[in-house]
Amino acid sequence: MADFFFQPKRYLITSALPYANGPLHIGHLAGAYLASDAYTRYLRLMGKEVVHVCGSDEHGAAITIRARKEGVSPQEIVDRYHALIKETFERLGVSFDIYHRTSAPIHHETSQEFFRNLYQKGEFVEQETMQYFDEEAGQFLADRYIMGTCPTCGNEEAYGDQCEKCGSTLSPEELINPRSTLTGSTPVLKPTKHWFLPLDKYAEWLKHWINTGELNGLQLHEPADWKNHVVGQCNSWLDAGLHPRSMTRDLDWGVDVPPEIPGAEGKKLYVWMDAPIGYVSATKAWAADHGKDWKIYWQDPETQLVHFIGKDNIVFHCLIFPAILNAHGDYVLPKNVPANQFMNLEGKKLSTSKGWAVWVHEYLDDFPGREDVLRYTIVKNMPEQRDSEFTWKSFQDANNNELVGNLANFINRVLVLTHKFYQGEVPAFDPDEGFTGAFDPDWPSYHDSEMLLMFDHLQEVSRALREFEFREALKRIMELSSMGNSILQYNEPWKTINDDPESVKVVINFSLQVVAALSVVVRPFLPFTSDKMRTMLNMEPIKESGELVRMLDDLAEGLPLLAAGHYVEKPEHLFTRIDDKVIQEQVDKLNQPETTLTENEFSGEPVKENIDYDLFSKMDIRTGTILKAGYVPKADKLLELEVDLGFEKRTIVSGIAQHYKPEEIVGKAVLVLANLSPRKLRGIVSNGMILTAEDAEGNLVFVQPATAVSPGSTVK
RNA sequence: GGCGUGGUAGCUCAGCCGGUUAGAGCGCAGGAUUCAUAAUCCUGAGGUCGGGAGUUCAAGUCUCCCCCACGCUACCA
Repeated sequence: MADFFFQPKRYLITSALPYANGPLHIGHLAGAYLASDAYTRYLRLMGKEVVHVCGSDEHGAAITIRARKEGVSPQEIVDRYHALIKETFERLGVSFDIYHRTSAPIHHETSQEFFRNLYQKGEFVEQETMQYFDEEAGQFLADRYIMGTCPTCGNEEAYGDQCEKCGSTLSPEELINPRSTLTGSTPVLKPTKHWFLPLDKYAEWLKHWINTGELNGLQLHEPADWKNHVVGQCNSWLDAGLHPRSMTRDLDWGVDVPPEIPGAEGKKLYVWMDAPIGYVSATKAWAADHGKDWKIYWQDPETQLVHFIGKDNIVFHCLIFPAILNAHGDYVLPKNVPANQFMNLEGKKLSTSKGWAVWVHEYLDDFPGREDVLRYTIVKNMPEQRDSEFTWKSFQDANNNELVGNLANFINRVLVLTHKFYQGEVPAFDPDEGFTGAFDPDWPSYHDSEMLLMFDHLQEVSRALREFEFREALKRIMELSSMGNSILQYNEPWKTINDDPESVKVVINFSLQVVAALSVVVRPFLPFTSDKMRTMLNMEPIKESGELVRMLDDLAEGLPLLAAGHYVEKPEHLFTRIDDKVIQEQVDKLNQPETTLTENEFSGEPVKENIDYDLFSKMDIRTGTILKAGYVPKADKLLELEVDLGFEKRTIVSGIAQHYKPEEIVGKAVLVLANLSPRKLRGIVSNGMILTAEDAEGNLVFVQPATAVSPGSTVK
């Protein structure tokens, strides 16, 4: 491990690009950004050369669909959220060297260069298919942008991928009288080409590289250093067999396929091709601003590349992006991808669409000056190996018991005593004077031996940070503070100051050394606190340029961190208690999600186009009673039902298995779309459809008649 | 359903290649203390290590089966 760490000449750290269609919530911080920030700050404190890049991911279908819904341009959407996200990171003290965006011209150029390179090398597999083209709009139409008459049921509003009425899965060419939803014109079939990355061809070296760290005979990383769930997830994909994946889409928002390539017209890069390349373009933009050569960060084997991501991105960062980088040929591969798992909130999954989240920008508004409290709580509960949980109660406890009671209190005690006894000057002491140390209170200790023990402890903090064990590092930092409290307690300088003033000098001097060490080592996690501590200690602010490695060197040589006679300021409270009322307000706020949303956030599903009564009258909806219910084998979401419609009994397969148990729905009244064309689901012919409504939590519930009606009654 | 990861004290988690009476923090109980933001320090209670079977002189740690959570994936008209 150590070998791999100390060899590289420089580090390139990337954090997952946030998707610019919503604000940041605490899950994002827990998944990637506080880990990457802590790691980057740590590397800087160790005097390493490091660049940390991030930026907004501004392409992809979700953004166009949202823009369409709100009636604004995609650019407006991404501008809004890019600005909000960037500002939120700054306010929280996440220290990217650059926060870029994928709509920037340099990103489009960079992505195109990648595509062009792979194209010219013949890496892509080209596949031509016939697709509908809107001549008025001048573009190929995604399946969803085509409507027409369903060949199965005659529904005139069927989409190119499926008919919402009868449920048939369609391809656009099957539609009768197809029309473009963009212009209403009749589209024509034209040949279109897409370029596939043949992942199947790369599977062998990817598997070898992931599991051994070797590529082309070179040892690139140590697989044992990768997290289990990361390697496991990769092998899961590899064992299932990789398939060629299209790197292009027929869309109107995104990076153009390089125009000189035949058939490029109207084609955009697949968002998962362009997004990781965003790391490269961000690095270029940073290098241009700082007079550096971006290439050494991506193309020199002595650069160590680390991707910080959440577990949902593992396959892209460990398989697809490395495949792209390797196919290009000039690029280094990631040394590690320390993906975190997910953080839940008060027992439930975070969800942007359900509004179940703590929005970071709102936190910063509600808790001014408490940036580090959120940082602390999230790192303390970081989902490093498994999913974890954020609760407001644990947030309050961490603040009141650990930050106030342990850390802030220790520092305050030491500085207060220094002023009380020595007018704020670090006391000189007799090195032969003993006192009670924290590590073994039964034996007298000495200043130099306690300093060495502290040195060992700090090295453990350093090791933990180096190995991405952020919770462990934070815990050990707090232990240091706790040991400081113990020493004060054991020696009781406020008592002994009169009859044994010499021992008090040692105790206070050592305690001040601990505070000085804390001001450095706390930095990766609590940067704002670090600044405040340095001010109180009357020390140079931390610039994150080798302070930690120098401090460790000094300690190894037996040098003090604060010289005798150095004046320290009078203390101020680093953290203050948070009362129940404030916490209760946040809990209440969670339970009224509408107040936490920005105005355009959730318009819900928009009302569909008007239809005639005629069309409605074609639907035959009947009341029914469920007679039998059972699970469908090999399907998690399906229940097979037998429903009494009065005139007959039907078999209906319904996707409600995660909302209802078979035994609890027998005998229930339901509404059934009775003339929906039969369709096979998992080998069972489903003859109709059960009508359900979705509640605020996303659960499906039956729609029923208000009072009992005999089965088979029509619904109008 | 397939694959992956995890399931250890009330809560959050450590426990590496199997080896003495299974650990920490928080919470709880009792005690000490007052320099400090009713903060601190000490002591204690509390666990059949998801369940079952097996390998072994010895298993939380290895093997098999099952259960649960989460992720990816299939199925959701």
